[in-house]
Amino acid sequence: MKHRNIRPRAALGRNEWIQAAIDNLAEQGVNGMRVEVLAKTFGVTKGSFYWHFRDRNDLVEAVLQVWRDGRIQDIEKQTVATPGAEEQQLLHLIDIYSATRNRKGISIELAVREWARRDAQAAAIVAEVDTWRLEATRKLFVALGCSEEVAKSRSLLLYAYVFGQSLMACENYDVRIAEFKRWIAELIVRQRQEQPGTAT
Amino acid sequence: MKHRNIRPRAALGRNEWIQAAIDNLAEQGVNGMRVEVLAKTFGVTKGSFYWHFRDRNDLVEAVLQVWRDGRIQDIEKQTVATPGAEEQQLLHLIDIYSATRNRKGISIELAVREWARRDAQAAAIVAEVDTWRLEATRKLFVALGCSEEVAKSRSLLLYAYVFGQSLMACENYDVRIAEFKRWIAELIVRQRQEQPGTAT
DNA sequence: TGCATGGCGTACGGTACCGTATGGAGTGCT
DNA sequence: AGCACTCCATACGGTACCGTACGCCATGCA
Repeated sequence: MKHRNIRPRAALGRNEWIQAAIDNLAEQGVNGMRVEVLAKTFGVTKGSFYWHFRDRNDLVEAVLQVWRDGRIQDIEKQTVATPGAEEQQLLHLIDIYSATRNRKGISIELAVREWARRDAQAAAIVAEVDTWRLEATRKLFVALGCSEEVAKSRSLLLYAYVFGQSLMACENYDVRIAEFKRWIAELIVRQRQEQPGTAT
Repeated sequence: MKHRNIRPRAALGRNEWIQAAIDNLAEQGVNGMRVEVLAKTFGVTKGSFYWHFRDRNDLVEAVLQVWRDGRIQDIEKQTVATPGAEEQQLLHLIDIYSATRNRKGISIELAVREWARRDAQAAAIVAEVDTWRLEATRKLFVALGCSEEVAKSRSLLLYAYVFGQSLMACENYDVRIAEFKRWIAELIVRQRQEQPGTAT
């Protein structure tokens, strides 16, 4: 188990460490991003880590940047306005964030948010991403004819719902759960004319 | 700092340790429930802890039981059916779980759920509590005239929304945020006649 | 062939935590 | 006074982790 490792010394740079950190973040939470733990997944020691990173916080910052950039790219891809298809886009968006699919993405999302509750760095990044997301769906709702207020409200509801849904263990609630979720998605997306302030 | 402590040896039993553990859980997450950390908050050493608890898991189990029992009691208090006032009860329920009030309760809620994603013990308790919650609101929706399916769907939406909302940093999204949240609450609670399956 | 540098291992000191063993001070009971 | 019991302190060994110091070896380049 000395030198001449199984791994052919293949390209171990910052990016590989960052990706492994994100994976461990998803699986084990914030304290899965431990230096020696990550090193073990590569079969190296932390001597390598401290070659590529100044310290642990250096990695942590890189992870947040990479996550943010990836999120923003995804948001743009998923919400480009296709006139006439906005409703389908919104429904598709809800489906993407659905707990039953995209498990890893959801895991990362929750882990980052959990992290953000006690770390200002992470909180700032999450706020940034949330702003992009809400803004993107707001535009779609407006394209569907919603007022600004309704569009913002529905955007909030949409994201709060998808994130909250992934927090709940509702698989055993009812066998028709998939049907219910479709109905909920319709409720969130479908257009109505009420405006904030008219209801008391 | 030896004996003759400032604390007059006042009643330090299991309950005090459990309560402190819940407080730390809310503030610092799962790994705030450390034996030596908790001991420091009481100004004692862990010698005391291991007098009252077999080991750390003994505390952990107690915390989960206490949390579950408290939740179930709250659910029953908050959802006793008052014929004619179901809508107000549901709106009030959403308000209770709103992020702007009840910060500590929300913190505990999120910390336990975060914990449950990687711990089977916690997951079982959360599932139990979720079942109680969903069942309680389902009854209220049914009392409002909803079908079983709609009642279950709206219950899911309600809780997913309130939990998800507390995950998001949307205070700076719009100054009218409180107004938006009221509108969302109305949308979730107000009755309509669609049923799952009728929308495609 | 020499040697500079990249990439990593080894070893160390330090912190934070779990759990155990043991002792000691106080209190009540007899 | 003697004893048992409660509650806590002290001290220890063990693990996991951070960060640093330093050394080894392979490769590329002169």
